Amino acid sequence: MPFPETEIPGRLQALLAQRGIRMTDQRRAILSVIETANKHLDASQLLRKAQKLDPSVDRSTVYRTLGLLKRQGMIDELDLMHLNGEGHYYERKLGRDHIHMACLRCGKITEFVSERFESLKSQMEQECRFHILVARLEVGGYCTACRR
Amino acid sequence: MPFPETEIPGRLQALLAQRGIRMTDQRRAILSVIETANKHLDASQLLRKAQKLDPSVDRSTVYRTLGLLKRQGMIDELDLMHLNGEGHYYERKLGRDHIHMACLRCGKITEFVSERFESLKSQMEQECRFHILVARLEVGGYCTACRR
DNA sequence: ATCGTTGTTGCGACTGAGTTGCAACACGAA
DNA sequence: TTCGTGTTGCAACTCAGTCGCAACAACGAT
Repeated sequence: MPFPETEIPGRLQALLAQRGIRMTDQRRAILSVIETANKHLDASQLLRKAQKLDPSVDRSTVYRTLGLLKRQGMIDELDLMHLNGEGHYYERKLGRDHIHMACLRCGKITEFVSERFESLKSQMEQECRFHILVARLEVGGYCTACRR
Repeated sequence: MPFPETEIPGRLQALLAQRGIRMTDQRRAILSVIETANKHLDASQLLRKAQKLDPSVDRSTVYRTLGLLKRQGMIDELDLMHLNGEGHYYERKLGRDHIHMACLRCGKITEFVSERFESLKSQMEQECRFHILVARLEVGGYCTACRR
């Protein structure tokens, strides 16, 4: 189960409107790519796909929009254990946090949801009196198929 | 729960020797900086400190040595929520994994060790039949002093 | 429908992290 | 001391991400 909740198309756009954030053709293209993506995309993949919807989209607009969505807490930024270079990957933030497990041999990414993760986060909030806004747990190792 | 697990100076060097890895003055300088660091260092801070011990140390040697130590599982690479740019931070891997909590307002980094984290990792290994080599949990939010 | 304010964009130049090819060098086993 | 092989400094490079700026466009007010 890659994504725990089904995305309603146009949801990001509605959320931004609701917060009084201006909408443009370029943003619409980028949001639509993020909402319909079936895998984790990096900034350059996002740019290429968005340009198919609106050729005027520029690289800097992609970065600026990603920054906006991060600040709004609407997307999560991932490293995926730097399996392919130093860049970041992005995904729509939906429902509860999930863990990313990256196979260091075949590169497969597995997502995992656990009650224990939620429990760990509560413990941190209580014992450290820390207010959590983002929690990113990434794991590297060998998947079932790749371990010897 | 907590483990002092104090570092023995020269331990990294001994471990590398034990694995038949060649030692050089530059590596000695870099290892010594890592072992005596009292906070998380990034590559350029590491370079500056290493050059005080051996002025011949070059930037690329720092990166190559960090790569070596990562492959040997002797250090962990951290993002610390990208509080200061896109670079990475490094720390000696000791005892059990710990969580890094970064305050998005004051930048303070808090480390946290939890049995629940260990339990979560076991669950992933069992339920996903995944062999974990590295687990990185980073959290961003507001610390006690900064939350309103 | 038009206007004006103000936020957004494309462009191009820039920064900063990390990598690489190569010739010189030095570790450490024999 | 010798020698093979791994390591280094250097310089040039790649790649992700940022920024200043002038032109532009969203959208509420008129």
